[in-house]
Amino acid sequence: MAWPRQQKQNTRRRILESAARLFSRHGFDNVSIEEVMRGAGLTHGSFYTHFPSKQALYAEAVTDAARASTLAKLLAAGESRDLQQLLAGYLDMTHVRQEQPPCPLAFLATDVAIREKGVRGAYTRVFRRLVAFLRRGLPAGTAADNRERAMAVAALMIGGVAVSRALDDERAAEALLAACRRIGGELLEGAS
Amino acid sequence: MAWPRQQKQNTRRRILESAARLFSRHGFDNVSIEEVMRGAGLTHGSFYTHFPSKQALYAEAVTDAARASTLAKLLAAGESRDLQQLLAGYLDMTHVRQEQPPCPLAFLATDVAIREKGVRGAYTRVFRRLVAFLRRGLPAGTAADNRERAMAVAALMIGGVAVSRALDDERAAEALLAACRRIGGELLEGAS
DNA sequence: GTCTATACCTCGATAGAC
DNA sequence: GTCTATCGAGGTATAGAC
Repeated sequence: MAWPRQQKQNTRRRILESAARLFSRHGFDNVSIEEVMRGAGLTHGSFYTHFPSKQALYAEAVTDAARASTLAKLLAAGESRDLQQLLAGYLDMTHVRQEQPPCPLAFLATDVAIREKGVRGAYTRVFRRLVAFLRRGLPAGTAADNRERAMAVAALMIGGVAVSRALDDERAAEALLAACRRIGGELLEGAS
Repeated sequence: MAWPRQQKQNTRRRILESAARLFSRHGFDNVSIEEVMRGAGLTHGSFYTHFPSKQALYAEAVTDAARASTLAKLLAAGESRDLQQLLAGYLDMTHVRQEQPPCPLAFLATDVAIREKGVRGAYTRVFRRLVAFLRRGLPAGTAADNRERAMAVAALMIGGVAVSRALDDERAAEALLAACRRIGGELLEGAS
């Protein structure tokens, strides 16, 4: 079997992992291709044999970051059961501090908004997946109501983490997360 | 009375307005000092007589953008009355499309998160003002509950606009805003 | 205070050896 | 495929004339 192919795919994966981590932490513009490649154990020269441009890498990295995030693992494992636990894990300081693999929806929201279509398309697909997952876990209700509820909880989760990260006061950041956990929890229980 | 002083203050204000608009639209890194100064009707050379660095300008521009936003005008005028109207004006496509002066909390959330302390401090102060305003307009309840409710609604507003801006599907963006308006409205009415 | 001009640097992207 | 080397563009910040 031809393993060079395997090798290249492997390298590609390492580049994507490095990019997802660095972009989430520092933003797209503050990470150079050289830094991404160094994170993957390579030099910058060979980047363009894997991706046509830095923006193209970004689009794939958003998707990849979503796949690597803790949220995604819960999404894959859990049967939409115990959304409360999902909420608690997401709206947590270990997430804000990037001590667990970060969710690109929260870490790159305003960064993605100013990019070209490809990047925003990737972001949109990830967002839809989250909403669909939340929706499946909601107690019975009208389709329209559950759809709105799922979207609002998604916005609350993303907004909570994104804002928490921007605050320069740790106490306030924790208080915000706690508030979103509680109110979000209520919304998931369906007290309409 | 010495009016050169006045003149300089006026120029300073124009620079801040230009910066707030451009940073909100394109992000801090994608706006050059030359562009900011051109927006204020000047050339880039005189920038450093007004601000010590680009980052220092950013910190003040965040505060200034908050002051200029439509939200701020409602905050100043309204006596925390009719939060529903505030919500509807904020979670609106004219805001997302920047057809009204944008709120930096939503437009710059992840952009601010990666900057130095001064910028994040300015962001934090603006956020606290929004939360305090929401809190005053809430129906009677325990202090702790109203505090959490106000913070969650703030996160929902900011998250709703920020994510809506990142989506590449206009229909989905509008649906998200509508969902946040409805659920946010419920939270403000205090159905605990 | 504002202008033009420029020093100095970083970065995205490409070329060519191995 | 990966490396080193480099081109060219664009940016922050400073210098000096007016």
